Parts: sequence; C-alpha cells; structure tokens
Amino acid sequence: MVTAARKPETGTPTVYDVAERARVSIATVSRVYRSPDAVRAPTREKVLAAARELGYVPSGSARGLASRTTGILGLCFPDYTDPETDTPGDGDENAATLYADHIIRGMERAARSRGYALLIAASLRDGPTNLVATLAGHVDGFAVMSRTVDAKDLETVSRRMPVVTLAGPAELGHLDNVQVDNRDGQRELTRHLITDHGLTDLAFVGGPADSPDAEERFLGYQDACRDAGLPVPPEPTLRGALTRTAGREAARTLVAGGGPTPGLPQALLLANDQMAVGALEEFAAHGVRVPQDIAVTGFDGIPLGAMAHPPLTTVRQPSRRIGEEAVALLVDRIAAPQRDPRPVVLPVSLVLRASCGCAEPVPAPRRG
Amino acid sequence: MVTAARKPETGTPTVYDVAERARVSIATVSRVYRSPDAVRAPTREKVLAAARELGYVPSGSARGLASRTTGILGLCFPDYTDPETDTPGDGDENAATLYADHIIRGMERAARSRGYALLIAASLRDGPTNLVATLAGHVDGFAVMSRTVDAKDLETVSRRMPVVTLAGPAELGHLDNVQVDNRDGQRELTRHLITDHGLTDLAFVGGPADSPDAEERFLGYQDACRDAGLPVPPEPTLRGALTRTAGREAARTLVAGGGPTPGLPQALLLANDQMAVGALEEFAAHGVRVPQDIAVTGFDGIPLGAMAHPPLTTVRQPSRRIGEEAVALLVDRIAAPQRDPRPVVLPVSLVLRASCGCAEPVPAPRRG
DNA sequence: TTGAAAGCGCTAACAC
DNA sequence: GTGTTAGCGCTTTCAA
Repeated sequence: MVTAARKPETGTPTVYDVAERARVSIATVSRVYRSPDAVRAPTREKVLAAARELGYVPSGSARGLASRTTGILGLCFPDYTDPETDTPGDGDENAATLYADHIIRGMERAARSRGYALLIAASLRDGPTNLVATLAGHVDGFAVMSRTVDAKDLETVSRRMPVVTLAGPAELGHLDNVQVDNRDGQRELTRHLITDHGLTDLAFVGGPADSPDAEERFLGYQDACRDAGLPVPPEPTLRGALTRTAGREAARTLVAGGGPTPGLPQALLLANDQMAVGALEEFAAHGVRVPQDIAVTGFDGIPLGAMAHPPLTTVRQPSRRIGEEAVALLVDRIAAPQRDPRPVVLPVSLVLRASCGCAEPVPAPRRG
Repeated sequence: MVTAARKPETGTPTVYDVAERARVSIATVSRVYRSPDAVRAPTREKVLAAARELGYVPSGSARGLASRTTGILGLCFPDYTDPETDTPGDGDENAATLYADHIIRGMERAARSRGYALLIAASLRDGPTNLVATLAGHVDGFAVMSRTVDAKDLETVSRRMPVVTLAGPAELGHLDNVQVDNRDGQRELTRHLITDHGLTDLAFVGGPADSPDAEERFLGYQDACRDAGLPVPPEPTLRGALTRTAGREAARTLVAGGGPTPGLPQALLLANDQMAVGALEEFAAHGVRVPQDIAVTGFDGIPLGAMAHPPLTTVRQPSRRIGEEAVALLVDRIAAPQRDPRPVVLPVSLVLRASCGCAEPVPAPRRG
C-alpha cells in the first residue's frame, strides 16, 4: 500500500486525507460511499471513523466529473411575482406563482424518492443564456416550464441531456412534454353551464394572449359553444392579467355595462380562480347576487376558491402531478435516452360548487 | 499553438472540441465564458460560434472542481405534506408546507439576483446522511430549516462551508440564524385582545410540543397574560397538529364543553392560521358567532385568513424575507468566512380584522 | 491578449 | 476485498 506523499491535512479534507488516516486506499474510501456493501465491515468502520474525525464531505463536483452524473434534476420556472411585495397575506399572489410552487413540490418529492435533488431557477427577462449556463451544466436532466427558456437554448441543452417541457404545448416536438387538459376541462365546465343549468348568454374572461394555458381554455370554451349550437366568439369577451385585481376589473366593467351586450350575461367564466375570486368580490360589492343574477366559474382549483362566497365552481388541475410526471419522464429517459418522445396529457376534473348554481349553499364543515 | 491530439468529436463536446474548432487554446475558451472582456472580440466570436455549432454546454462539475465554487446555494426544508393527496383544492394543506414554499421563493429570488441557483431537498425520516451527501457536496452555502438536519451533520457541513439555520432557534450557536419574532407577535396579539377588547377569559390552542415556532408563540401568550396580571397557564389549553382539521377539532372540543372551564372562553387564540380557519368553520357550523360569542385569532397571515368569515385577525410573518435574509447571510459569509455569527430576528406585524372584534365586518373590495 | 501545463477530488477499470 | 492508475472537463498560474 503506497499512501502517496501529499501535503499535510490542510483545507478541506479529501479522499486522500481520509484514506491516509484510515490506512486504506482512496478507492476504498470511494467505495464506502458508493457501495458500502462492497467493503468489509471493519474496513468500512475505519473509513467512516476517519471521515467523521476529519469532517469529510464528498465533493459533488469531483463525483460529477468522474462519474458523469450529478444526481440532480433541474427545473426552470417563470417568475411572475412582483419583487416589491412580500405579501403572503393579501391573497393577490399571482396564480402562476402558486402553480409553480406546486410543480416544484411535486418534482422535489418525486425526485427525492428516486435519489435526486432538485435545482431550481426562475427565468427572468435577463436572458436565459445565464439560466442555461447556471443550471444545465449541473444536472442530469432538465424540466422547463412553458415559455421560460429560449427554444434555441432548449435545443442545445436537449442535445446533451434529457429535457422535458412542462405546463404548455410541446415547444420542441422531439422532447417529452407534460401538460394538463385545459381545453377539455374548460369545454366540460362550459357544457355544464349550458346543458345542466340551461344558460346560453355566456361571457369568457381570458388571460394574456401569450398565456398558452389561458388560450387553451378559451378554445375549450369555444368548443362548448360550438357543440351547443351557440355563437362561437372569435375572441374572449374581455382579457386581463391572471390576477384577482384583473378579475375585479372585469366584473366592474360588466356591471358598468361595459360588456358587448347591455345587461349582465347569465354566466361569467374566467380563465383562472384568482380572477374568478376577484369577480366574486366585485359582484358582492355591487349587490350582484351569485349565482342568482350571474353564474361565475374559475379554473385551477386553488384553496381560495373553496373559501369564496359563494364557493367557486372550477376545474381542478393536478399541478403536483405535473412535477411528478416530469421526473418520471426524465428518469425514464436517462435510462433510455433513445426512446421516442412521449407527450403526457393529464386529466382535469370538474369541481361543482355554489357559484354556478350547484348545491352546497353554505360551506358545510366536513367532519374529519 | 499545439492542439493536443484528442479523440475526434464524439459524445458531448468539451472545451477541447470548441478550442480545436475555433483554433484557439482551451484556456481561451474558458476565458470566453468566465470573463468575456479579457478576450479580443474577434477571438470571442470565433469561440462562441464554434460552441454554438457544437452545442457546447460547460460542465458544472468540472468548473466546480477546478474553481472550488459551484454557484449553487442549498436549502433543506421539512416535508410535512401527505404524499397521498394531490390537493391544491381542498385547502387543508399543511401550513408548514406553504411556509416552506415562501421561503423557497424568497431564497430563489435572492439567490438568483446574486448569481446563484438554488438546490433544494426536503428532509424526511429516512436519515439526513443521505441529504447531506446529496446536497452539501454541490453547494457553496447551505440553509437548513429548523429540525431538518441532524446537529452532528450540520456541524460537519458547517466546518466546510457557510451554513445558516432558518425559522427556528439557533441550534448551533456558531452559525448564522434567521428567525421570526414569534414570541413578540403572539404577545402583541394577545395584549390587543386583553387591553383593546377587554377580554380576560382566553384559551390558547398550541401546536405539537416539538414545533419551536408554536412553542415560541405560546411563550408570547404567557408573556401577555403575565403582563396583564392574568393567570399564566403552564401549558396550552389544547394542542393539535398545525392543520385546519386540528383547528376544527379544537373548536368542537370547546363547544362540547371539553375545555378546562364550563362555557366558551371569550377568545380563542390558535397557533396558526390554518387551525384558526378550521375553528372558524366549526364555530359557524354550531351557530357560535365570531366575534360576538368568541373572538378568534391565528398566526401567519395566509391568504385564506383574509377570505375567511369573518376575516381572520392574525400576525403576519415575512416568510419570503426569511429566505432573502438567509441568502444575504450566506453570501456575506462566503465573502468573509471568519466573521462572527449573526442572529437575525425578523419583525412580524399585527393584522387586525373582524374575527377579534375589530372593524371590517364585510370584506369590502379594495379598489385596485 | 493568448497558450502551456498542472492540478481540482473523485470514479472506474483493471490488477492483485 | 482492496489497491493502482488513468482520466473526467474545467480553471489557474505562469510564460510568452
């Protein structure tokens, strides 16, 4: 056994220091951490003891370099939140933020259960170059939420490692993709209003035109109108940011007679729950009764909706599952890099509450 | 210029491939990515072009190994959520989960603005060894939320890199620590009830005894009782998990006469908002009027509280700022490893709403 | 401004 | 079961 002559224990301890102290080779130290069972128990103990005394922590970088895998998965998500406000209290957090939180949760949990950690970074206007440079080099696979990374960078990165696109249409055809069935959900919800409640005078408040989710929902709305033989609007009745404030404004516009038709429509469908809650508040303030005077619906299934008055009818999307699916696809492709791209569309579910005219007039406590 | 004989472009491109193609040395390629200004523009362009054509992405591991810094900050947070439920809709998500989400947000944002990415992993019962091994080796600094990492591991890691403890008492005295003034907040809130509303028959529903935050809040409650000359209870009137369900159960117990005194107390203070919202629901179901029959308060300042009926009086904590402070401390210590440990206590603020008897009987829409 | 050469700390063959 | 020996792909002096 030749313990190479090395500088005395200085700075952060390395395998060499541990090996020297435990009187074994560096290979054995390495083995103790990678496959403990491949080392005899007494040897292992010696090594572990030495490591403990030295305060040894294996270098992730060195491991990554030598093994060409890091045990890290990456996620790039959009950052819509206003940096100014630290407002867990006012409830006007952007829905996309909450949504991203759930996806982060889902990914983190799924990743961890498979032995991966999660590296995250929000994309900002300041150029994705930075982003890709920051993240891509450190991970074994990469999930990107819709519209957060430039297609070109995505292309480059995907040549080097598994990449899955999330929560939006597949931007690059050859990549795995996870999305929620926004269109189908909104179609079903609209159909419910038309068929089950017999409403025909509807209005849809869309999101920004560059929000793929919101646009898909509008398409579903159009589908339902078409299916029911109602006029199919080429554009949402109104548009707004996906915030509570924007929902309030939409309702106010309608109440003020600012809509396309003189009176209030029979139903107001909003592109997400945040907006819908805002609309509910505004209607209440103007004495407009929901659902008697107008039915209101949202989309997402956030907790706020269940607490609203009346409780909000909506479409629940499995946001956490998006993250879980992303990890599944990534891990799967790490194992089989050449398999065909797989697009996953997650089903959504209708949540019928009082705001559309369905039961449950009072939020009855469910016994635990 | 000697372009070393290397295997032809195979697998993922490296600096060597880019250097060869751009007819420069690897050192120049490296410079282009680290300090572009140190390279003449034409040279830089050549390199960038070659990199683009090759689909080159710098290896984070190699950079990390060579430079001994990764540009990554780590966060370890507790995972309380029930893996079974994918329930963005039912609103009974654990408060700690939401709380952690905010901290993650805050850290991510602050980290990114300083050029760092964030590596996250929830701690589970399955042993922190894994955690430390997974994360610590990859980061330049490490934030850990209270009770997620074994003190021993923390000790080891902190010998190797900056570590800050979060959202709880400083577990290791020599580390930076960020916490919120739970005690002071609960004291103030309790004082408000006693002094401003003249209530003297109070009950406090605590969290699990192993939740430092909840315990601090109880201490604040005791302080206020002491200050007001009221009897100081040695223990919370009731205890429960920090969930809505637990809050409901607490209220039910009280309504059923299960409390220490026969009737309902004048005020019920709960250790967090989730519980308080549950209590509000249960009281409503039993026809107990809030605040007329009993005042109710929470702690945290979650959006749900503002939507509750009546809107919940609470203490708002700057959860996002915790994450921001953590990053500030970490970055600061990376720059000055030897500076003295700095404990940061973030102030909280009272949010007075209707559930304690303060104004705002109806959630009046605030004009945006 | 650019190049050459020496590691960074580890894993992976392979030998013993 | 354990040791030897090459790298992994970059950054970093130091020269030129």
